Amino acid sequence: MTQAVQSLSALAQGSRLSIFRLLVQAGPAGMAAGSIGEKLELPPATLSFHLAGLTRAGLADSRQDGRFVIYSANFPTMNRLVAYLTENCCGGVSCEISNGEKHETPSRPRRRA
Amino acid sequence: MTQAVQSLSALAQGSRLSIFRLLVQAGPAGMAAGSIGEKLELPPATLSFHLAGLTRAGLADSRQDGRFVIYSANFPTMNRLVAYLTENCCGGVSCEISNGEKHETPSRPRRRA
DNA sequence: TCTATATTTCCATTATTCTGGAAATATGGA
DNA sequence: TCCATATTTCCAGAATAATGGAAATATAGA
Repeated sequence: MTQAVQSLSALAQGSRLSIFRLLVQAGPAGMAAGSIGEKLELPPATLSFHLAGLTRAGLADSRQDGRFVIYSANFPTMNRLVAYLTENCCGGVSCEISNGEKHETPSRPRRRA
Repeated sequence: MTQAVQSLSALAQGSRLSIFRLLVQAGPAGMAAGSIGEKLELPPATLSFHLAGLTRAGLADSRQDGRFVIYSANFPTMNRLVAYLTENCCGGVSCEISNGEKHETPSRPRRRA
């Protein structure tokens, strides 16, 4: 659950969610920090702060490429987050239980057809 | 995206995530505030604060039942969150991207195309 | 009515996060 | 070497969030 909270915290902020979406679009090839800052119009220090947050949470990876630092989305971590939410916060069935219906025990046999 | 950030923020905290998981387990029948506080050992004021947060984010609903206030998980909101994450943060195919492409570098004036 | 229980609101304190300018660090090329 | 570009770190102020005791509010039952 600690990992889930860390991932959720990392994504629970406008700039970071935007950054992460951009990294997802970029795929494994990733994106240089400068490109991200340019696209989202974030000042360098602010950008660096948020990139560090995503990295700390394990949602982004970085590698140096010459003068650039290339960031990329960590898909396994994101996958784990979605899996956790689906399993623990959706009743394991993609939240398909409607809010209004009375649904006590899913395994209870219903009236025969 | 604003809705996504609000949902993520609401779940990005240990106590609130625990509360929400409990509500998911409880299903549409929900759970009295006191039961939640008892199970998670949260002081009344703290519990109320976090329940208000979940409610504000649209992740929990409440109804009065005698002296009790019954809280329940709002599955449609959770469903929307998971759908948003899957679509925008996983490449739409459950985080399984593996094609290598050239990374982007910052755009700057080029002498030639 | 009074009393017990359930929950929220009020409030102050503490803790954390966000922001971005300025300086520092890193790298590549001339 | 020096210079330009890329990114991070340092720093401090501002904003937001978390905590929980105490008081207030709400409801039920005697």
